[in-house]
Amino acid sequence: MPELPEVEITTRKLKTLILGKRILNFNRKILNIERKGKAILIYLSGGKILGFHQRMSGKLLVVGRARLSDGQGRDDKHIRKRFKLSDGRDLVFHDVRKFGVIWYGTAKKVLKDNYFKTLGEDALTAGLQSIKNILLNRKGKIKAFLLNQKNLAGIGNIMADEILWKAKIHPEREIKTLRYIEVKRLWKALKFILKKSIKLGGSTMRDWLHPGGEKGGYFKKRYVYGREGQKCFRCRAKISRKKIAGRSSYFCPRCQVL
DNA sequence: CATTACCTGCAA
DNA sequence: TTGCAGGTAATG
Repeated sequence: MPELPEVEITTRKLKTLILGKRILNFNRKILNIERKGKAILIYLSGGKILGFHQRMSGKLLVVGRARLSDGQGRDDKHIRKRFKLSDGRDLVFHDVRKFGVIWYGTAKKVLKDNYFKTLGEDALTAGLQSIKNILLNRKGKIKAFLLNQKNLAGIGNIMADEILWKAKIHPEREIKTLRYIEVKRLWKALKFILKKSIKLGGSTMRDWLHPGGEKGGYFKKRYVYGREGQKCFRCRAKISRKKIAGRSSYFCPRCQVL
């Protein structure tokens, strides 16, 4: 589920909660935590990395020992892994759909996973010039481009639709037909939407929570995703929904130019 | 390129 | 019962 803003929030919150603590399972100290695309890397003493990708339904929670158990000492059935921390709390990976990924090993080994090796430039920090370069000579639809982590890292289905609505570009627009002014709008929209979502604590559509259990506030403020049949906030036309690049896509058929 | 598979829960 | 869900890798 989580996209760049949710993974960024998770990383920031984890830093305040567990940085400097030890993970008793490995008897290693937590030295640093960072986001790479939609993955979270926890750097441990001894050159090891504990990494997570939450995929569709995963969340990382910092809880007391007893929380998320059923009272008989058994874990909630959706807890994939529980790491004991030196402060008496647990770092828990909760993942209903089981698509999530956990890595553990030397930094060298973990980072040579294909996900990291092929990851594109981070969407949050990419400049206009690099977005122009990455788009250059690419073919296909813009939405598929945004969803492919090898182009820009971090954008997912909700952010892609929100960004394209903000930039007034139709999700099925062919990349090669984009004009400079539109690429610039895309870049500005990308920064705006991602930053706005981070500021609001990310999107909680159903599963995802901050490590402390709080919900994200962006989903309630979204512009277009999941608003099929409702009025476009810019032009009042009815929002359409269509399967594009294999995903449900929401857009305004009037003000997003094809 | 587009479609399928992975897996579980929930709403229509 | 069907369809759908913040993702990605594996297939045609």
